[in-house]
Amino acid sequence: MPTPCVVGLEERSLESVVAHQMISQDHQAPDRQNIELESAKAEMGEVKEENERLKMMLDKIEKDYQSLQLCFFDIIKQEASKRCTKSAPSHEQIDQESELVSLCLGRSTPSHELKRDEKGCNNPCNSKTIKDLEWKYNHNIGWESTEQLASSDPSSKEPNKQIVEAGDTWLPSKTLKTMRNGDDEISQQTHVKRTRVSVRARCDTPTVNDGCHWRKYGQKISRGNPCPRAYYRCAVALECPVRKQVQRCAEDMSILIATYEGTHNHPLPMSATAMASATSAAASMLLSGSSISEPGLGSTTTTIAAPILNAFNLNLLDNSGAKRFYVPNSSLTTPLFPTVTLDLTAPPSPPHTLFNRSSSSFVSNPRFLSRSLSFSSSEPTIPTGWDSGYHGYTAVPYNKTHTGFLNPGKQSQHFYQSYLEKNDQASSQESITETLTKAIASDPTFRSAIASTISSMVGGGATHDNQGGVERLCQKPKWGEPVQAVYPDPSAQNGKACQTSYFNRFSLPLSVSKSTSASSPTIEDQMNRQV
DNA sequence: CGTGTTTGACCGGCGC
DNA sequence: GCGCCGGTCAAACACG
Repeated sequence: MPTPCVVGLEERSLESVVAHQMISQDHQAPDRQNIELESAKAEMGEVKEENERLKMMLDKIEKDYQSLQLCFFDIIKQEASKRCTKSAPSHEQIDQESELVSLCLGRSTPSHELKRDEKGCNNPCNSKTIKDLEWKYNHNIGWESTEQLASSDPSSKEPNKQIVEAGDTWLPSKTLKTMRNGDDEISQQTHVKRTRVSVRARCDTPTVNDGCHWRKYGQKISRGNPCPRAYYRCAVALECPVRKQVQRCAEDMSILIATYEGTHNHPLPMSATAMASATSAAASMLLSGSSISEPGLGSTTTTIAAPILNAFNLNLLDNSGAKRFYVPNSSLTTPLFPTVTLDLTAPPSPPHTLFNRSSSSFVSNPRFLSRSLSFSSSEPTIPTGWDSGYHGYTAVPYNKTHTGFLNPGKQSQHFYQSYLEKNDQASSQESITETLTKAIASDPTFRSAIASTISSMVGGGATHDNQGGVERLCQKPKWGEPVQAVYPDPSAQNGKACQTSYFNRFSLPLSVSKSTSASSPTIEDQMNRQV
């Protein structure tokens, strides 16, 4: 990994030294100049040392990332081994497990493929499966809600039909109808298993900029909500099946509810991967709920350690904390679709709450689990220094001695410092690490969520800078071209779109367009208030 | 002129 | 069977 910032630092320092010398030459005696030269040389030496340190840190970070990745694959292998040892699992078991495995670190891995992998070989721990997983992990840039995974019987004699119905392609209902003949069971399962991920964000703008490119295809005024619901489909790829519904919350007009459904069948813009990962993880948690729900506590509880969520700034709603009103009559909570809600509007949970429970109060229908994750927007637990890639790691020590160059801004510095302070005050790093370790070891869903998050951070951080991002924001993707750029949601009227604070949390290579930052003061205000 | 949005019509599911 | 409702389609329209 190149270290442009380090090189830049050196150049900048040299420039300043030379400039300083030129000024000095005009007014000062040769002795003085020699002294200046000496000090300049000394300074250069320091800078070089600093550069070396920075390079070493970068190397270390790289190695850490690689070892994390290796650990992740080890865990996957272990999971596969466990499955091997189970004798003659039922279809249900296979379905549930595939839901867990398919956490979909990203881009569409058609369910049937995974299931074929799993069933096709009696020995799922064979190298092909692992390699597939690794390949998918390495190439993933998207999300896959797991709705498809359990939908079809892999033993079906009509694989093509399966692909159509359980896979990525969203077919018009008419088409589906014609294809359903004689196979109602499968389609019904598909329908029932379709998972929706709903994201609530406080936002003044007409839509949420999640980094993806959407085309509006309809609008309806739904019952129980005076605000119209807008229907979008993914416009990044022609046949992408993903749909999005956007509607304001009836009870609080400042809250925008975006509901995602389906699976992207194409690479996603970098800026969309975080939301993809989050929704994927959320959907996975939802669907893997059978393994973690607690009986006797109402219909659903979630047992995911809050510190883990906090580490990624995913806070489960505490019962006493966040507001919960979930558009009761809305189809966003339709009984047919299990829905998981990511709440970006809620206040943060208490830092010491290890196991927050999401109450079942918002569960619209007991037939399905619904979970609410609060991507709390008011308390950063990850320094925004990550925004600019790796140098977030070095921002603090560097900024103490040098100002401005690598410093991404006072705001970030404040974030980082407050982050450190909070860590000091709230809980020891050790306990967090412990909890992290336990949760990672015990919850495969979380492993995947973490891995996907890391992949989106690392994958994005190195390739974007703020300026370049802004420039790319103005470019329009062309059909058929691979989408790599960050661009705002063009479907937003007047280019206004709400870049949710969630993205800042995840330190995406986030480039907020001018229109965004100018037109959506809400998020900016929130950020400022956090400082 | 190409692209995206708007909006009324249409369709299917569901409850009564 | 009927009506309601959510979701989708597609022609018309707007905009750059």
